[in-house]
Amino acid sequence: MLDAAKTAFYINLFKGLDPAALPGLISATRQRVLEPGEIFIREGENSPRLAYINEGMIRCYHVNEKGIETTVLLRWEQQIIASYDSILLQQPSRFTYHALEKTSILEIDYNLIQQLLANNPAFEQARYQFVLDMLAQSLERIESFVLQTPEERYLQLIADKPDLLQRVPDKHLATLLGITPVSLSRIRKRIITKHTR
Amino acid sequence: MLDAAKTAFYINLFKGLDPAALPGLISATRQRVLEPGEIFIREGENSPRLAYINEGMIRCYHVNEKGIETTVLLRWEQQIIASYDSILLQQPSRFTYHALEKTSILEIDYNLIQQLLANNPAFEQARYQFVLDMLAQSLERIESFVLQTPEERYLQLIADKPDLLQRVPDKHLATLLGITPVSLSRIRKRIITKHTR
DNA sequence: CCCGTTAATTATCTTTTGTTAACCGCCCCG
DNA sequence: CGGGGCGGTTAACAAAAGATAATTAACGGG
Repeated sequence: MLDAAKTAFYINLFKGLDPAALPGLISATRQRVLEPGEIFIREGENSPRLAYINEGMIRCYHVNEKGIETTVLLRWEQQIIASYDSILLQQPSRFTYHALEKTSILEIDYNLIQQLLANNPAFEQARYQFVLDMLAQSLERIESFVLQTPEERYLQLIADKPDLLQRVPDKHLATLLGITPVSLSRIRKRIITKHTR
Repeated sequence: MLDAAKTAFYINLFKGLDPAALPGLISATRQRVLEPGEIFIREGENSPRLAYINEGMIRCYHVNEKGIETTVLLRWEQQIIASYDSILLQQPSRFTYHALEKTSILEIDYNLIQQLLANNPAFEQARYQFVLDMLAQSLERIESFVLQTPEERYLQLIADKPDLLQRVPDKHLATLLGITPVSLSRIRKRIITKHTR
């Protein structure tokens, strides 16, 4: 049952994957459930772990010298989460990643997956495509900061993923958008009065 | 002389490249010089061209319905430039890319390079690494929008690439930072008075 | 050498956001 | 059932940014 989920995951992720690689991957993949608030990667850790989110949501946030928390990234079901400090920059994470809800993940060591799938064409392809997708998403977010107002960014965010409103406190959405919770509250008010007028 | 430059470029870019692939690549690569203001990719084009900038600078900008120009990206010597709409999203470019200075580039069709280098392990590796770098850069820029004030972003930008001040009009830097030229002018003034006080 | 163009600064006013703190509602836990 | 804590809203004020326009500075071409 559990291994079936992992098998489906890998088959799906790497179409054309050499079946011989499967057992190694599966035994290296841990299924875990994070309780709300439980930490996936802590600031300062150098943890090249990669996780596929089956269900739930993980928030990546930064704490500055004054103790102010800023949400940098939100990831949810069917997405992959990892510390980009560790994996891209080989440095300790400047952020903490924790579950906002009860979150079920498939977890694997990034270096291990690289080893196991070295020279596997299906993997090369999938890995490349995956990073391309991440890049496209990132560029889109950069665009939103350059081209849109905070209000527009907010409307776009809830249009793209409406259940964020139910699942994530507004204060996290605010800092994700680059504004303060107070400001987001005012924006919400402005939107309502615009709509009902 | 010209082919030597191209050879050096490819050898450098794809360490371990199969030499047999070189002639095809070289003949597919065009060396071009863009005059200041000359357009590399025009809004609406679906042009999967990729260029390596030998010398000079290319600006990617967006024009909204009111005719307001916003700089989305600046790329300079030793960097690669392409329309991400065309290459990542297979759609016509929403942006125009043009040279700010006399700019010398090596230009090649993205699909062609993919064909020529299919199944070339050195290429897979280089391509992956390249996209990873782009992703790291993008994430860093997102961070700057979420974690920094416009003033901090400006100081960071000129610290990272000081000659932008001489090479790029402030108004382009302003919109790149997500603010208006007037606002950047005020920020510059604030910085000076802080410093001389 | 002056004119025209463009960029940058400055001024004025409006709007938005940040900051801080008060307040309210809600939920949980003792 | 009564605090406490937390999230969201609101208020009040300060700071910053946007919009618009006028002014100044820089520069190249006739």
